[in-house]
Amino acid sequence: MSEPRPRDRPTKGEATRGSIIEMALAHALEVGLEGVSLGVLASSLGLSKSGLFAHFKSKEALQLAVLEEAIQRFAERVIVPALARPRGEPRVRALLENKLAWSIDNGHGSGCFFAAAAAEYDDRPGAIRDRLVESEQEWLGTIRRAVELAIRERHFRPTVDPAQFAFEAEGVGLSFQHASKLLGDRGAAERARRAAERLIEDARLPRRG
Amino acid sequence: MSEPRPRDRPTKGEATRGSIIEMALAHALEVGLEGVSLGVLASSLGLSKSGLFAHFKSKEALQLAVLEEAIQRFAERVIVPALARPRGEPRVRALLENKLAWSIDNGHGSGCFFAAAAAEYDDRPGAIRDRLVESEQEWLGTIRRAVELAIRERHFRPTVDPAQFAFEAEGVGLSFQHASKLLGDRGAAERARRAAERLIEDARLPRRG
Amino acid sequence: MSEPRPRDRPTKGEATRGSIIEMALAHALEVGLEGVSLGVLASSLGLSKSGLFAHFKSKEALQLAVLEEAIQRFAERVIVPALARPRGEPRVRALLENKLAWSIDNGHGSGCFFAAAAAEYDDRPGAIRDRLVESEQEWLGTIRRAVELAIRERHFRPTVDPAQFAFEAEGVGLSFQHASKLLGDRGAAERARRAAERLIEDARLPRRG
Amino acid sequence: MSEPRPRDRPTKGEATRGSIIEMALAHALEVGLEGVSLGVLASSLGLSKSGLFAHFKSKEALQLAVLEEAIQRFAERVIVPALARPRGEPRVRALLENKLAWSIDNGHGSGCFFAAAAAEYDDRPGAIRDRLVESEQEWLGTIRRAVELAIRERHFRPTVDPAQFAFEAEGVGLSFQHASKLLGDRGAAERARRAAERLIEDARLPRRG
DNA sequence: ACTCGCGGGACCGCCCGTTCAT
DNA sequence: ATGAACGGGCGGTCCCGCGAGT
Repeated sequence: MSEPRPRDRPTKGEATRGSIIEMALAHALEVGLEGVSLGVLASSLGLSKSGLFAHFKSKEALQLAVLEEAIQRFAERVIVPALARPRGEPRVRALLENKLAWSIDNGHGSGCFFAAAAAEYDDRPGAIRDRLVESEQEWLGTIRRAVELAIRERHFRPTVDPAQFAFEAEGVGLSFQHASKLLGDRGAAERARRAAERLIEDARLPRRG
Repeated sequence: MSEPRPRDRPTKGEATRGSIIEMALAHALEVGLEGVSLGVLASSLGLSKSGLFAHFKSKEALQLAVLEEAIQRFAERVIVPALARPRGEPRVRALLENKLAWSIDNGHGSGCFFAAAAAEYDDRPGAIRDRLVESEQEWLGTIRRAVELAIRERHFRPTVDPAQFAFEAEGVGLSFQHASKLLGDRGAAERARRAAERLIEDARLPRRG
Repeated sequence: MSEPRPRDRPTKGEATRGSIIEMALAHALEVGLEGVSLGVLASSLGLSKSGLFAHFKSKEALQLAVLEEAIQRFAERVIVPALARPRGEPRVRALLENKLAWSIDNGHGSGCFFAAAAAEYDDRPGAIRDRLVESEQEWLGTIRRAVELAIRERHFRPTVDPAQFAFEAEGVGLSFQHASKLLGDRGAAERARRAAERLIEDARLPRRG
Repeated sequence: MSEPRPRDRPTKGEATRGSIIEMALAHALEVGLEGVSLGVLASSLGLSKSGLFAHFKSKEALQLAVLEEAIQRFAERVIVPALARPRGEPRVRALLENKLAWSIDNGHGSGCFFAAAAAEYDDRPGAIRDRLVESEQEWLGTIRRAVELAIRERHFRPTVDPAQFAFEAEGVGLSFQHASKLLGDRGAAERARRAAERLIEDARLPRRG
């Protein structure tokens, strides 16, 4: 009687699971990953609390799934397009620009999911924090590698410290979040761009003379 | 028989209130200002919940008192000593150094209270956020004014944008918090110092004959 | 193995909800509708507070449900049987008698739920009071209409004021409650009957040739 | 140094006590005698909760004092002036009129303190209820005696039942409270007057033939 | 296999009446 | 008459799990 499920089409359960995660991500962007309430989440999805809960064995598992989803999207929107750029300064620049664009528009408003999560979990041990740390270090590694390539390509000075570069690049993003979300500074994006520019400019190998 | 209370020594109530705020501040550094629970706080002070509550008419009032205390301490430990330094580059440098020292040691561990609070309240309107914004803007203003003086003293180039300087200085602090608390990077302080150094160096007027 | 639920038999949840309302009504008759405590109510039903609470989104909603239940029962026990009586004096008399019977036996003791609620909410604005006023006015309207019919049927004098009649009829009920519940007067019901009798007698059109 | 207190002038403590009772009575008229909160009461008097509490050994004692004060005022405003009227119908009429006036204006708004308290305590055993019952019965006795005198004075028919008369008189007052406070009926006072008139008229000995 | 109805237990911020030393 | 503290209770929300229904 029942239609056989075509290959690669998600089952109903998987689809529901996906929409739960999507909605949870949206909630997390407003109230934090820890602030997501199963009850509120369920009712905003039109299903019962226990029905929602059954998809995840615990709240933490849901949070981890949300985090995974965010990591996935970050890779798609920020990293992959940048890796398509030519190695060296253009790729570094693309990483910073894409990251800023990600911070400006997270799909449900403004603000970077990871910046918020980092502050939330920096003193809260557990699986979520562990995964978050892992993904952050992966991101920093991506920047470092791009900077190393830029040095090798003779776009950046050989004295540039890739890890220091990554540290300061993170600072730009975090300060953007701070200025734009907390202080409501409309010019924050422009400031972030100028800060990124200074970062790159300082690292550049002077072309001649 | 009973000792008269010496002038200027806090009454018992004031002392209790002070110790509540102190403890609340310690809790807030671990679980966030919103995460402070009156019950937990009370029992960690050996008080009854209602006994504690009586000192503040609401949880929000307690949170505001904690915030006020942190603002006060920040002024004492960061701003006042810096203003004692000669105007110009030394004062700017002192502001950044003191701020970093404050972030490294908050009295109960590591991490800057305001950086954590900023992330917590950047999407949570109310009196606490308002006060936080106010104090943040005051701090940014302090940096800006110090930079302006450094320009006037001919320590910094006249083309330096004080607001941009403050934006990037905030980034350094936030990235330090990120690297040190979340990622456990032991070299974060050194990175922050180098970032601050680059910030100042780029602003310096090259000394020429 | 498991019995399928017969049509039109309440589900378990509906049954629980019903028993909560019933118990709440019983409590309200003793301590007032506002005096009903969710905790006490839950434990007297062998439920957890949250289990009980889940059936109603707020205490006020529970109170409204209780009020609605009382209104329903009043209609069934007082109004419907009276409307089955022939119009005119018999119907008026039935209304007063049924109301008195309702006041004497409310299902959990003596006393009229509405008389108690009226006193409780006459200075407490809100949805409950609004609904209570609405139901009271409906009841007064029922009396007025029955009196008007009695006039039209030439059972009552045409000079009788239906609203005044209703006002005094209410007084009889309230005084019964007063005498019987507060003062413990065992003869209160008899006094109420005589008062109602005088009310009707005074309204009667003297039968003359 | 200290002025000797003149005889018969209340001490400061007694004056405070009096003002507490007065304020408590005002509160009770709005939220019920049980609804009076020591904290709210204290702050609306500008003194500390414990300072207030010290005047009464318990909340119940305060409530009893408030009740006593109301009884006292009722005697002064309702009973005493009526007893000054000539015995018979005039005195009965004065009793009903004064009681209605008392119900219309209780000094802080509209509504009869005793009617409200009666509903509040009709299912709440204790000293307050006992005193309330006592005072209510005294009041009913006052009406009964006035009616008996009216019979003896040949103003009322000898077949009039004084207790029944009192019962119905109470009903008039209670219905007034009901209509005026709960239903907001502006014509309630007039209805009450007409009801009282009918009560007296029905009891009157026809003057002649 | 999935979803729901129903319920539990812990905890939340808040407010109550009360006590005691000062 | 006060300030400080207490114990208990309030309505409300949280995450979670059992048993049954489709």
